[in-house]
Amino acid sequence: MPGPKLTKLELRIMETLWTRGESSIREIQEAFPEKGRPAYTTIQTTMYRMEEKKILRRVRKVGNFHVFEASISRNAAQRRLVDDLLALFGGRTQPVMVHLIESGKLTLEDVKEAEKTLRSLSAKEKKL
Amino acid sequence: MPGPKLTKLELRIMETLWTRGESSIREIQEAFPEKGRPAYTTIQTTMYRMEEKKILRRVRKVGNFHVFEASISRNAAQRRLVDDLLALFGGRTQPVMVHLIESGKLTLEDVKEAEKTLRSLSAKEKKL
DNA sequence: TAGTTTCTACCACAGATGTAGTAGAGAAAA
DNA sequence: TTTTCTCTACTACATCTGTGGTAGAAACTA
Repeated sequence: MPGPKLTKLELRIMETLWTRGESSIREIQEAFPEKGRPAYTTIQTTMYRMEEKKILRRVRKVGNFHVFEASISRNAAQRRLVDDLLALFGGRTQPVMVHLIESGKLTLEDVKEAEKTLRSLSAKEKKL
Repeated sequence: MPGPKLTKLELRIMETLWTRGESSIREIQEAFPEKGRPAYTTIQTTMYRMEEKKILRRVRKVGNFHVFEASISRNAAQRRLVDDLLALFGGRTQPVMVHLIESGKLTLEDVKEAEKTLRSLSAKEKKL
C-alpha cells in the first residue's frame, strides 16, 4: 500500500512542496491564493502534524525558520487517491470511466493516450 | 452541484439502500459482513445524521421500526465522488487515467468501451 | 395481562481536521 | 545594545465521523 491518505489541505501543502521543492512554512502559506488564505499558524499546525505522519520533514534551518521537503512523491500520493476511489467502487473501473465521461472532462485524446499506454504495457509484459 | 459528499460508512449504508431498496436499520446493519460489523446504534446514529442531511428519509413505520429509503441516487453519489477526485487533480483526467492504468485495474476493454461511449456522445452532440 | 424482546431517541466520547491565538526565542534593524 | 519583527512551539477549540451505551416506549408472547 502506498503512503497515507492526505486530506485536502495536506494535499494543497504538498502541491507546493512538489512543485517548488524545499520551502518554508511562510512560503507555502503565501502560495495560497490571497482570497481565503489560511492563517500562518493553520499551515504551521497542519505541517507539524504531517511531519509526525512522515508526510514531510524539515531538512534544515535558515535564519530563524525551518525548511521542509516532501517525504512522499506526488505520484504515490495521487496513486493512493485513485486507489481509494477505486475501492469505493469495489475495484471496478468501468463505472469510474462512465462518470469521467459524463463529467465531460474525459476527451477522446485522453482515451487514445490511455490505450497507447496500455498497449505498450502489455507488450512489455509479454517480454517478461 | 450533485448531492452532498458521503463518507465511507454512509456510502456503505447507501449501497444497501440502493441495492435492496427500502430497508430498516436492522436490515442494513445485518447487511454488513459479520466480521467487523458495526453495532446497531452505530448504524442508527449515522442514519439519523444522514436523515438530517437529506441523504435518506424514513418512508413509513412497520411494527415498531421505521423503514428508510435513499434520497439521492447511486448515480449522483458516484458522480460526486468522481468529481471530487477530479477536483483534486485540477480537473485533469489524464493523470487519473495514468493511475488507473498503473493500478492494473483498467483493461483495454474498459478503454474501448469508453471510446465507444465517447464517440456516440460526440455524434449525438453534432446532431444538436 | 405480565414478561420478554426489539426499537427508538438520546447521550457520550475519542480521533481527525481545519482554524487560529499566545508566549517567548532568536534574528534583524536602528 | 535596544527595539522590532518573525518564527517556533504550544494550546485551544469547533465540527465531523465512527463507535457504542442507556433508558424507556412499543410490540410481541406466554
